Amino acid sequence: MSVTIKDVAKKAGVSLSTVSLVINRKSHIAPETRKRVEDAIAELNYYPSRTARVLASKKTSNLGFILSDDHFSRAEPFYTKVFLGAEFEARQFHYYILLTTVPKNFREGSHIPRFLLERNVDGVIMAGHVPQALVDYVQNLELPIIFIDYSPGRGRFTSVFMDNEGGACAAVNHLIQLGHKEIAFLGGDKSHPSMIGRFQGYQRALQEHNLPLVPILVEDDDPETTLESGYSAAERLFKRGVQPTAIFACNDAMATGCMKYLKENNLKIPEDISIVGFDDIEQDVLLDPPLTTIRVQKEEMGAVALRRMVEMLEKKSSLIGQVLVPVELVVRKSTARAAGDRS
Amino acid sequence: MSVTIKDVAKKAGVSLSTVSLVINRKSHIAPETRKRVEDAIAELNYYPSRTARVLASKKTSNLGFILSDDHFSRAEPFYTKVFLGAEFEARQFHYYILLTTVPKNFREGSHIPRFLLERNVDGVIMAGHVPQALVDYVQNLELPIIFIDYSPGRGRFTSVFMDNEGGACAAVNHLIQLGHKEIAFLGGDKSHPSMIGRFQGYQRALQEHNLPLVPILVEDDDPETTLESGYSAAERLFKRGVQPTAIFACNDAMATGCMKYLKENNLKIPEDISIVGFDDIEQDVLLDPPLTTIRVQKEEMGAVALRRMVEMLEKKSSLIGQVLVPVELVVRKSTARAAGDRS
DNA sequence: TGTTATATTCAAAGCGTTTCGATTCATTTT
DNA sequence: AAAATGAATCGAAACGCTTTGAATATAACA
Repeated sequence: MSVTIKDVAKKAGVSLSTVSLVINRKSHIAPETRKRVEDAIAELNYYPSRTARVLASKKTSNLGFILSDDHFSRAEPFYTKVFLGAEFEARQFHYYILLTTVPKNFREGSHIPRFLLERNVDGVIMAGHVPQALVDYVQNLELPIIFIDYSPGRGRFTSVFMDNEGGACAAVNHLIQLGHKEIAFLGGDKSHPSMIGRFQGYQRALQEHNLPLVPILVEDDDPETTLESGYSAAERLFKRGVQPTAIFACNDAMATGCMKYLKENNLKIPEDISIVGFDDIEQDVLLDPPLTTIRVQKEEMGAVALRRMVEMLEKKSSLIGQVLVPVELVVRKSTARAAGDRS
Repeated sequence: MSVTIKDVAKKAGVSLSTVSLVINRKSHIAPETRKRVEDAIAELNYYPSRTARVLASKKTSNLGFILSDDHFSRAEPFYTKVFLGAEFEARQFHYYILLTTVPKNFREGSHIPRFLLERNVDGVIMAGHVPQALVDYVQNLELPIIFIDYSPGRGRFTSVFMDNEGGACAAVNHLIQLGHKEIAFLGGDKSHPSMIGRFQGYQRALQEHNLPLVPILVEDDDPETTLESGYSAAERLFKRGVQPTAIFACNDAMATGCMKYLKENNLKIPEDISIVGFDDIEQDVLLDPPLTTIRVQKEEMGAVALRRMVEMLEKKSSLIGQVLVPVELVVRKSTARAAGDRS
């Protein structure tokens, strides 16, 4: 078997508890004793067994990470990245992350993540839309919770969001600075908080530059925000006979669909029309031209959530509320100075 | 506190050990007793504490998953998918996966994954190229190991690979069936086992159809297999004055670069020339035309590795050797019947 | 009928830590 | 000088389970 605290104690000529006290830096230990113990530890190459520790201390140093399964199984790498961000950060703090998904039709009594049943986590991070029943269940367990990109209706929680409004505002500001004045908004899924935030950012940017919000330039009736809906939204927009010199699309998928429409209708990007998206998905650089967009730091969102969780756990400071992860404008080739602008 | 085995024992009017025996389906328990215990468990909503179990049974039911960090931090989602495949599969078997990365300059004495130090895993899965020193270290711990997409030089191990040769062969067969006879091979990084396998598949397909291997149609001198190297490889190929009607690129990145070159040189895909890649990366469908390719089931590779590991752990059957995860031809728009073929 | 095998249950000894209260001894304080 | 304080260490009791060997009861066998 591997070496235990007992061996260390024997070698150092002290009791078990003294070794434990040294390891955990508690109470007063004579410097000389501490040294003896530390030497013994080094010599024996001792490392405390996590399991025994957990059992005795009632802290697991594990964190649960829960996703609704439809967020995960689909090819969408957003939450995957968020998870990985949290996972990496967890290592800094000596936590492990246990990942699981729950079906979106979760009902109490079924499907309860095993790490909850086994009392194997100190807290839970939930990303994306998760079933309310699950939230309630975890709350009953009195485990701290952090949400990412979601916040349940009732209750006071800490949530980590990306700065949708700020990002949208930055995107539109970028266009304005390039001399654009007729800037269309291409959106969809108006019920989604992120989309709402992005539209607000669009509005704010216009407002800050005293540009009017022209309703006819806003096209956001589609319930989806996919490549296809981007194409058809662009179609509806231009069929109205408007002539924007720039478009802000509420995400890169829609931007891509929109670009397709523009090309098919012989509008040159960015010469005739500039376009900027939101998300910075990997395909963006492969587009022709590469898409200017707003980069969302997905990994950072996970990392931030993790740090908050550790804070709650260790410092017991449970400052509740939202935290916004900043986003960043990435300028590529799909935006250019407005035609006829001579500023 | 939550309910323990003690409570169950009391409620069922039996001893601790009896309850434990019922839970673990060991030895003979009178059906009537078993029922009483099971009822008590259900009534109290009891679930055994994992930690206590681990401590007592010396099985952690955790598995380590190790990646070299350069495989992970880069935007390449290959290993991410493999990991997720393993993670999902692990749940079926009631294992947890603990993920970690090691620096590629790993040396014993530093950076040892915590789950190894803490004796917190029953086995280790390693994906991609991992440092030999680490492999040695894990072996010393007498932990079972499974490799994914890698196999260390010395020692006998179980490794999970994708069927590179079979996939390449299928790709080229597809071209041959479309009537192509002059099929170029675009490769790179000849030291990589995967690339070697793919070239062998190319050869095999030609051979099986009695087509000659024309050296001048093989371009694989680049040490990389990137989009850029695909472009330059195509350039070198065509500068030789050859006229292939189809190209098999050893991965999608190179295929993409190659397509760029073809378009710039006014070769229509697939009318003038067909092209097929390997990997099925997500961008493929966005290409113009969408790329015919070989789909690698990354998640399945992780799942297979996991199942093998569980087998080793639970059935003690340690059949050693390679296992090939099959790949699959995905026909899209970049391949078409050869011009002038009338079969 | 006595013996042996088998089925069922249990008590107790771990597993490797943490933690709490107790003990000892050296200082201070009054 | 007695009492109180504080530092350093330790013993023992958890933590919640598994596992083993023994005990008891029952059935099968010769």
